[in-house]
Amino acid sequence: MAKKYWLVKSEPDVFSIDDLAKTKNQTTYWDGVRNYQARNFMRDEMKIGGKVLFYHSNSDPVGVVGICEVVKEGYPDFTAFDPEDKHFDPKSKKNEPTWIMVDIKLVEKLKRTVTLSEIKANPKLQNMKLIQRGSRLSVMPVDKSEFDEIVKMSKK
DNA sequence: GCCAACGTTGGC
DNA sequence: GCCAACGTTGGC
Repeated sequence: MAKKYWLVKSEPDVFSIDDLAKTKNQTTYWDGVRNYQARNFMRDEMKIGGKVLFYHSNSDPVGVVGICEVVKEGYPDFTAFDPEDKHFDPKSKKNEPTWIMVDIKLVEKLKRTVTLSEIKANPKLQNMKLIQRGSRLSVMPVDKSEFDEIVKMSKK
């Protein structure tokens, strides 16, 4: 069954929520994911209309900064075919692409960042993959209750 | 910049 | 198939 709520990580030095806001149609392709688990989520389960928490990693502060929506379902990540691209992967063939991406569109920037430390401190959010030991997934499913809780926290 | 945790690679 | 070495992620 397709899941409806997600969290994606981005390093704001590379691509931030403000960069997304400035992008045409506030829509971007989510390229460069080179992890099979994350790839499988995008390929199999991220459906149009799915809601996505946009998370800033390697930043100050670290945390959830916005809400997006899936507007295009899994298709080949063409950056894997380009030898000049940072995410080039010679193993990925055009007729049999290894890597997949989706398009996401900005819905809203949160009024404030919901920080990682707040998430860790919230008893309702203890099951999030995000805070599980050593979790390095850059695309992960989130429960509706967790999604709603984070949005609620951003309004306080 | 450090380093723990993780995924991938490659020798055997 | 095992596992050491290596590269990457990402919080601090």
